[in-house]
Amino acid sequence: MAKTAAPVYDPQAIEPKWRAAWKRAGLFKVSEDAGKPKFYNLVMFPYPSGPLHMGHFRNYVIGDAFARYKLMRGYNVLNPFGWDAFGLPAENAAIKSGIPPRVSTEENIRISKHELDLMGVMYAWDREVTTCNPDYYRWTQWLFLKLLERGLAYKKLASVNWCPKDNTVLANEQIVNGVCWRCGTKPTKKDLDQWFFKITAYADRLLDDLDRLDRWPERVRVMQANWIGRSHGADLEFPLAERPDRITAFTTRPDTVYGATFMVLAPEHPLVAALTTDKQRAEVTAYIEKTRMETEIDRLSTEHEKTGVFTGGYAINPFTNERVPIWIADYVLATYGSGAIMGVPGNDERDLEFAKKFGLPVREIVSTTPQPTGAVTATVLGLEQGYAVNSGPYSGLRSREAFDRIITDAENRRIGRRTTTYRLRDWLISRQRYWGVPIPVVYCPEHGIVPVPEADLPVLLPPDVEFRSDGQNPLLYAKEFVNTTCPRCGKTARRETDTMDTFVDSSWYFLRYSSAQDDHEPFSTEKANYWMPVDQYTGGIEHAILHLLYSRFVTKVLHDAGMVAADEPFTSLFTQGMILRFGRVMSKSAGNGVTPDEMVEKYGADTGRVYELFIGPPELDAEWNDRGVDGVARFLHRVWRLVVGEEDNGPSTGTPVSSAGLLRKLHETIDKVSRDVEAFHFNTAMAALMELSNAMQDYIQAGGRRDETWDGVARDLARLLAPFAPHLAEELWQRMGQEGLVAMTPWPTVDPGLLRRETVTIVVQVDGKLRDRLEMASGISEAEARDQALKSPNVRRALDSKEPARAIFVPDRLINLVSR
RNA sequence: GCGGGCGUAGCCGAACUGGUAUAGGCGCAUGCCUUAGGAGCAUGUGGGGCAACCCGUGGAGGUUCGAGUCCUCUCGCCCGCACCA
Repeated sequence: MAKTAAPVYDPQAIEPKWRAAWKRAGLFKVSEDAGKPKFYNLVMFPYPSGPLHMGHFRNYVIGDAFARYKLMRGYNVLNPFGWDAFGLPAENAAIKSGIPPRVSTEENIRISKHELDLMGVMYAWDREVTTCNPDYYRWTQWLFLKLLERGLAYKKLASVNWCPKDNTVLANEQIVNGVCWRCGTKPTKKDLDQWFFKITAYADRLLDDLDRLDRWPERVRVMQANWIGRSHGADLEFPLAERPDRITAFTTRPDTVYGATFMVLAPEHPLVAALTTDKQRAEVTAYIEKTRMETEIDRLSTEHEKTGVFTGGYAINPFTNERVPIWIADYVLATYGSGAIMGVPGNDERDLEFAKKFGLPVREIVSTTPQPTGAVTATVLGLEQGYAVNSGPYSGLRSREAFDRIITDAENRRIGRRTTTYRLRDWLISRQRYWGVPIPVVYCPEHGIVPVPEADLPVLLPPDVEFRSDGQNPLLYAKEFVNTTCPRCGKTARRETDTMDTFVDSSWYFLRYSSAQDDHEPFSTEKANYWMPVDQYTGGIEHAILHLLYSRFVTKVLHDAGMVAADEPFTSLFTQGMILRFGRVMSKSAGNGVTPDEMVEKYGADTGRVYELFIGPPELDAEWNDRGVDGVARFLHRVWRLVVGEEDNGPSTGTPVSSAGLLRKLHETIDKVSRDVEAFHFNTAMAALMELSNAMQDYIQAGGRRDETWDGVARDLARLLAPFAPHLAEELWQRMGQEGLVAMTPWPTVDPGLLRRETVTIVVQVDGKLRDRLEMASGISEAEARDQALKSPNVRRALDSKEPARAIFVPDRLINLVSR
């Protein structure tokens, strides 16, 4: 049989053409349009670190596919991109190579942009945002001034985490597993005068509003809730036995105060020096010295055995009036609560361990019954579990009741109050580095800290600075930069040389996209209110706390300032898993990356895209498999041959498919793919498309012709493929003689009438066990189904001539005959 | 330790509210076509059994006509937090 010389699928030949066509058509060029539902689709913008690999692309492919899908569904889709372009790697590279950060950053952006384009990932590039450009960071400085104005930015001397490798301080959130999130170095402590954002002022709202984020992954919400770590309890005051001072101890269990047989202060507590007796002084001083040398990790390790020293001082337990010894120990943190605790070994594991080690008295003050059991167990009883015992007038009360009454009594006696504490600390934003946003303040000998007036922004980062190999901030030596005048009095003043944490840059970029080219304001409230909140945000789980918490905070601040109506930035969050290869995360340093250039050269961009969607559930890590890529390439080649290929595909051996059956398969596929994409189940959506193409192949091979039905199915297949394999879809669309871009045609709709079947397979069970499958008319009644089922030899054998006592009937699915 | 999640073919993984377990892909086997093929196409592919059937979703119980799905216990793995009073 003569075969038509049909063209072969040649991705490299067709792909560039369609990218140019999308650009000409302005695929994602949008403006505010009240006539259409808006959809703000966002992927986390990257730090431009150079060439991308297919591991990075999982995020972009998902985002691009989703944006294209929403576009076809008729939404006004905002789909922007940008660069989180300030940061240490560029500066460290400058120290090594002498290439200025701006130069290497711009080069990296150029490369990354080319690769995104190569993969057919399209954005509203007219809204591109680059955080290291003055037209962006000017507004980051504006944001700083806004926080300053609202009393949410302040400077204080603090013992901060210092990364000796990166030569800068770290926020609490930026210490991951006890080491620097960036370089893995153990941080040390330093006392420095630093800028903070008062995120703790928003702790309650950041915690409570998590409940509204019902389209966020549960684990991210849990992580944020734990991070904020709100505890309800009381501050109780313990007067010192020998001095007029008092020690405030925060406790979540004021109901156990009758068991407070000692007190423990953090070694850094201000009263330690005063209450240490001469006899104990040497020992106490030595202990303080020792803890000072310890790193945070050593100190916080659970394995760490309890240590501590008696100060020689005593306090009075205000409820028992007993003298209780005051110790210092490193398990009490100066930075949490009041830096002092009441030691209740009777209902606290840590205190019990401490008491055992140092022979301090242990008293039973919580029991499972209203009466003491006479024994102290290591089990801690929760507030809702026990009764207060051996607790004076409170004995016999439920713990919760005792909790409330003791607080009330403490308040009346003015020795305590109900309090809430948080694990969350204020956000330390100062960085002693060059490649970041200069903090826009000036130090005047007369006026102290003076903010740079808004009109004078941006405070420009000087381009020509000397990068020193000792890692010192080059701004310290940039005389032109440092030496300035006071905006208030005009006298000689010194400019702040710290720059901002790059997480400040990324805490508001999603607002800037709404007004990326605006040079009068950071963003237009009107435009931001049209687009915000982000409807779908997609990115890596590594930002579960840092970036997402900061962004929520900044959004709430700007909401309070009346600048944006949204008070949560991201309605729906999706965190995709990482791509592994040879068992390790794909990365430049591991040398296991597959580059987009390799992919495009060998298979074409569409194969790479579909493979990344098909590789597995997008929220889970997935192992890259070169054979799997081959399988996807086969699928796309098959689609090509079906639509563009020769009439005759071989002998009629396939499973027969009727044209009604083919149409039904099409509509089942439309239904499945639509629902899967909405739910981010891209892997099963790809599987459904493969099934459709398999059915189409069966149809042709069983003698089906390329008739009108076929053409309709092929057209819809092109539309269904358009978000995922966009180049191939366009080429097929054009070759089928269709006008315009398939990317801009409507998504196919399901015709429920075509989903209906004439007959259905009814599963016949006897006593719950599968005995037969019978084709029956759809919508068959229970009685008829039962009659037919009873005719089945398999069923009769299983029933063993018994009459079924009853039947369970699930229409169009199953009949279960129960013989008992 | 606390919190979140997960255990399904040789491998990656499907299975909406309990209702045909294993869709789709990889791999493998056989065949077709090829000078050739890490190409293409077709068929098959959980285990046992000649068969009727039996067994099978980490393990053990339970609820139910019916459990991968719900409940209890248990084992293993991953992630987060980790002396936060």
